[in-house]
Amino acid sequence: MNLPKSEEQLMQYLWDMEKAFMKDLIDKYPEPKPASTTIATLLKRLLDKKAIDFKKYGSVREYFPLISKEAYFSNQMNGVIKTFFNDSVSQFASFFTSEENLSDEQLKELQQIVEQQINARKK
Amino acid sequence: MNLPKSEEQLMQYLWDMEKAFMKDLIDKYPEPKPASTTIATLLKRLLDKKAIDFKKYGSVREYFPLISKEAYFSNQMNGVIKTFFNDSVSQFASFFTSEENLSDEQLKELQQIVEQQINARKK
DNA sequence: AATGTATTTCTACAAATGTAGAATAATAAT
DNA sequence: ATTATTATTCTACATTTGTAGAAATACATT
Repeated sequence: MNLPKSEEQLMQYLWDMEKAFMKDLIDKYPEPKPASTTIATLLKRLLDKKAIDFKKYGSVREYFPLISKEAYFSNQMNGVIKTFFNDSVSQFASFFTSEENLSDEQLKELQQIVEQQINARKK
Repeated sequence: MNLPKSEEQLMQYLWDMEKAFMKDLIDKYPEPKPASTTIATLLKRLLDKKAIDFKKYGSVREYFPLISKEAYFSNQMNGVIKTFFNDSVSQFASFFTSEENLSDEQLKELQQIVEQQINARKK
């Protein structure tokens, strides 16, 4: 699943909120907000693509994601890594840490994160 | 600079080769190759966008990237991180290490990479 | 009941993208 | 020279994407 920017943006809001009525989504958009029909169109398209679904409360729809942010994101990353890094995660990691302008603190954080991961698996 | 998939793919080949004649690019594409005019169109569009340029050898053009893979990629990643991780690199790193199905070896590699980075900076 | 507000579906349309044929120019091979 | 091959430009066209107005519904309020 590869969504266009505008739909991805909407999904992002939905992932953050877990579920939402259109109203909530409109609220999320920063000024200048797109026309409500624009958002409606995006919702429609996402429904068609089965990226989201809704539950009806009376006649009101509460939308929710059908694909998880995790799955979607992971998929995106794999694409990037495949395209840019010859399918090598470590090549990516190397590039990332050296080029992405991480601050010293961020690097340290990353170090801890990695360590935690390693420990978490050892058990 | 945000290129559509097809152009990104072409750039990818060009980055790998550093510079290339159309012929070389066509070679790079896996079967079934797109029509040569399709590739020509992409080259044209990339020229228009000033993503690439060429040097003429007689009447033959040798194309080369004007934007580096590093810059382009870094830009992409920042977008992803902004959209998906609230602009937090460490949030991204955390997610990445835990969700991206890294093997134990890859995690260890990553650990080393991070360490190297940290040491490299301590200078 | 009448009106304002929110939601949804339809329709529309420009711009971007993916893909490639036709025509042409240039080069290489016979 | 003639022909086959390669590269380039133009033109074309179906899809996809970004955006939103018009119309129809449903619901909330006065």
